[in-house]
Amino acid sequence: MKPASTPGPPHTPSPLSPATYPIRAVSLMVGVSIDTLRAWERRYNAVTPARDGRGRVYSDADVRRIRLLHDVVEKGHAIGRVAQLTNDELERLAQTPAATHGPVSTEPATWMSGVAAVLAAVERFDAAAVEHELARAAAMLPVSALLRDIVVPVMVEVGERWHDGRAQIAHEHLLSASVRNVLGSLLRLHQKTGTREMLLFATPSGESHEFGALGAAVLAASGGLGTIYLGPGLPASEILAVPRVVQVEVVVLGITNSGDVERAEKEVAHIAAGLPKRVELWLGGAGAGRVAQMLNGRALVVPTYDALEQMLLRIDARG
Amino acid sequence: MKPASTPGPPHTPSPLSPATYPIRAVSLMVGVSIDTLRAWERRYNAVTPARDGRGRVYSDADVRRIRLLHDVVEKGHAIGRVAQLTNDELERLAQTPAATHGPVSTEPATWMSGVAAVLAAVERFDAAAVEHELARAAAMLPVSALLRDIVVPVMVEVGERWHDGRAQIAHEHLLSASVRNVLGSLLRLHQKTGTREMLLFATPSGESHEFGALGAAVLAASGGLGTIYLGPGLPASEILAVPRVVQVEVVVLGITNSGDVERAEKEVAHIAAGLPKRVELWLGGAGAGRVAQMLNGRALVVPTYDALEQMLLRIDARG
DNA sequence: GTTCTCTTGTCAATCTTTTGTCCATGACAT
DNA sequence: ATGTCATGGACAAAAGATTGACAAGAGAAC
Repeated sequence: MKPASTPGPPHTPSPLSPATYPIRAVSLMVGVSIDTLRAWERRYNAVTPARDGRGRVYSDADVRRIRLLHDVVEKGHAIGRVAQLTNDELERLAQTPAATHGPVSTEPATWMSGVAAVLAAVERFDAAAVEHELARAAAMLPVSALLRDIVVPVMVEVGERWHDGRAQIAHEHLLSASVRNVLGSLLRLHQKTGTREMLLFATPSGESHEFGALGAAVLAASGGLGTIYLGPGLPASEILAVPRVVQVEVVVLGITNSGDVERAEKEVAHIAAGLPKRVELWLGGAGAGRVAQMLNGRALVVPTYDALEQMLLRIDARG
Repeated sequence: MKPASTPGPPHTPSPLSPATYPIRAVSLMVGVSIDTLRAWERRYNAVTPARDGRGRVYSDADVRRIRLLHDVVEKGHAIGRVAQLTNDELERLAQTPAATHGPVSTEPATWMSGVAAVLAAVERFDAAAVEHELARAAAMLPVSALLRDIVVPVMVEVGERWHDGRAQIAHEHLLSASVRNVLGSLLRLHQKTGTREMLLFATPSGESHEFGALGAAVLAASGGLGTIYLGPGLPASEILAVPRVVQVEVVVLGITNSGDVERAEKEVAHIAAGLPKRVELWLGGAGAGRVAQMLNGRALVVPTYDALEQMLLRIDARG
């Protein structure tokens, strides 16, 4: 027989045989182009792989070092400066948090594929694919998970990419349009007619991001609550007009830190003042805390979609 | 059935079924051209298949080794460098993770929790939770990972528990129903209309387990291929009727070792005989090897979902 | 800020070796 | 006859190495 699958008798099963890789394999593994690998070696002697007649032969240690170099370079260090450092020093640099990798990066591996699919579609401006991927996720996930695990991460990521210059405004617009479409149809899908507990969702004038409120409306609707979604940029007077006609339990406003912040603050204050006492006022979004503090306890802050879900349960139980 | 991750032969290979394949079948199964197979043998002695009067005769072990070589070459290794390595060494090279930009995305911890969650839900007969967990996993993972890492392990585990007396038939039925629901909606979700390459999926009469074929159909559909899923227990005549009406590239059948085995064998033989030559016949599942041997090379064996993915890529590229 | 310089990833030209594919021919079986 | 397979030769594409050059970016100097 051959060395196929037979338990080779006394032959070295190579528990310690150092695996080797040609340059192409290293490039694929680490994500550094072949040209760059050669340039790093030629110009800086960053790595010195062995040679065997056929070409470069990288050891596991070499690959490890290249991975380190790659990480460090990605964090902004110049290759010319770090090429001669020892592995330990590189390790240290690699572990140092360079940018704001704070909130999302702890557990992104879980839903990576769903998010990654949307991101890839956005990147190549494939609107149909973006909506398709979102719809796919929407069909499989409960609304809260859709918002928390897909929509929010994707929008945060695209926002960051735009901030870094890795994405254009067009990317963000494409994504926004798709998200609005999907959430809009979800809202229509869940919309109930004759319910008692009505919640009103909107974003005040001066505020440019409607997704927080829209997502919240979808979440409420999917929970069987009656929802009125008024969209973005509504003047305070308009918002105040609604509870005079319909029985409204809660007014939910989305507040970020972008747009015309002062205008938005004034609008919210106006709403808070004019709203009947028995109507609750909830604020969500990045700017909610700031504004709520201003209002002296008149408003509740909704920090996350999970929290919103809890609060909605309370309203639902009340009915 | 857990051949997905266990290359070792602790199962059923030795006593009865050292299946053999002509070079053409190997080429189609693995995705390496006939010329290349011969070149690998001639120039590097990468594999040494047996010979009979007609030509090369590849064993299952040979096919496994060729698969390994193919994987490794695709990862950037030169065939001339790896042709002489032992299977164990090839295995190691093949398993080195590819380019991982962020944190590793398919960490066991990720989907282990998914498996555990489904199992827990099954155990307490919580059908809604079972489907919910499966749907969650389906939204988070690519289809291949869903099948390989969630669906198959869960079904295997429940099957074993039933075998041990730790679970009842009801548990298995509950799980089966849920899996069928989820896979069914996934299939509908991915279903395409006007594609050229059509694949037909079914399980023959006498065969009781439809999940292999259903999962395969979902995998194909998720890859953008046109699929026709006919469900379980279809008589040969019915299956043969379809290619007369629609342009079908491949007929994929799921074959286990349970149910009315002899009946199933006869049905498959009937199908193999009546199928036009240009339509490929693929067999998957625990009984695929046994039946394929009977058919003398007319059918290709699909040992794992990963292999299926490779073979589907070939069909996709052909279009 | 603006401009200048250096850095650095990528590409091009060229050569050698490796490797996939094609071809011509012959054997064998249906 | 027709189709499949084996064999060995031949060829072209791919891949590796080396050297040189260029353009966009980063840093430094003004």
